[in-house]
Amino acid sequence: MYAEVMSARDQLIASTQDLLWERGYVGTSPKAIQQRAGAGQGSMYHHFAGKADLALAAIRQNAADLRASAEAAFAQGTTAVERVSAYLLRERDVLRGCPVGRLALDPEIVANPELRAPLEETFDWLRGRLAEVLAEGIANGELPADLDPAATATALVAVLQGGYVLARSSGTVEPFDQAIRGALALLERR
Amino acid sequence: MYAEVMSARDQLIASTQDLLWERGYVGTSPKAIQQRAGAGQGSMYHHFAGKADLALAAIRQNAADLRASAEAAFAQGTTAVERVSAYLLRERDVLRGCPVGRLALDPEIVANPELRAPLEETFDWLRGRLAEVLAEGIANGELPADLDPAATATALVAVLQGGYVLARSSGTVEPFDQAIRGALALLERR
DNA sequence: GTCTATAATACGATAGAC
DNA sequence: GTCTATCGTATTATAGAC
Repeated sequence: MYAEVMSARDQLIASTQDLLWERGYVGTSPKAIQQRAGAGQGSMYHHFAGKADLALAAIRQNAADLRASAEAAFAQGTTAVERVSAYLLRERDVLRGCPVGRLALDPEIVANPELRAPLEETFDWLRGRLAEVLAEGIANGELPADLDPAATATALVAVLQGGYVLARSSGTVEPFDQAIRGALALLERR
Repeated sequence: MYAEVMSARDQLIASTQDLLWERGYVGTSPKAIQQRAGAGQGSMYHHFAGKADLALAAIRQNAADLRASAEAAFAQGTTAVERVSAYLLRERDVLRGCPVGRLALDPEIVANPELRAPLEETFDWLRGRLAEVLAEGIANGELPADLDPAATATALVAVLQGGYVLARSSGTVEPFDQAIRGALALLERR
């Protein structure tokens, strides 16, 4: 993906992805998007119907990117705990937060079913994928039989999303790391 | 606290608390605050230096309110697990999210040390308070000796904050409840 | 496809009357 | 203390030329 060969349309989507991540939907203006993309208003309104339409394309791309990188992490390790750990401990720009989860706090995203749908689908997929890995661990005796895969998976995803909140509140990565460590310790010793 | 006897100043703070919770700092305009408070611009700029000054008063009040209601929950129950559960399971307006954690995703809050400070203090206090309760449980043999109280406490606070994110993404309370259930199951069976 | 011009409204704040 | 008037800028588009 070379910036020089990206079409104006793709540049606009990429810039919107960045700005939604950084400032959310409410805090992102079409003007800021255009400036970052190096495109004018005419270009933007030619390719997209407006702010919401462009945001939809960017959110879908953010969701697809997250899914791809999560899938890559799950492929690492052999045991269930190793694969879960690989996902939880993978490199992240913690203080930047999650590009998808971040949008769940935005009132105009949540109020718009079309804009919210990619968030719901992404987290449903992630929780399901993690639950599968945990279920494998239960099936082969690595994890206890009374562990609820779905509830545990949801708790682990929540630890991640909440870890971002605590890290940004404190201005450091420390609470994020501690939350992950605490959650993994609870899981591993069961 | 009767609305009829609240001063214009207190009305402005209360309205700002609501709007920050709902729309964040970036998404909240002085005009909206004034309208909700039933106060004019003159009144607002008489009592506060500007948007940031008013937001600081509202954020501090949000933090104080959260702390008070958390302390009330911790007072319930006798065993450590009961007290932790009482806090995690207390009634919440889940789809509204956390009035304090919500602000951690706002770029202008995080960029302003004065506005971020109440967030950091609130979560430091909450993690410490939870860690104390867990440490008591370890001391009296209710919880295993190898449990790290601080890391576990941070993980539990993260589950809450992340639960809000998942609930708002899905449009239902279900993922929040499931995350809490999953986390408590991991803690109780250790 | 992209440009510039224009529009109606909102933002965040200040000024000065009352 | 609160009011209205005003300010300069930003927002989210639309219109029409190129």
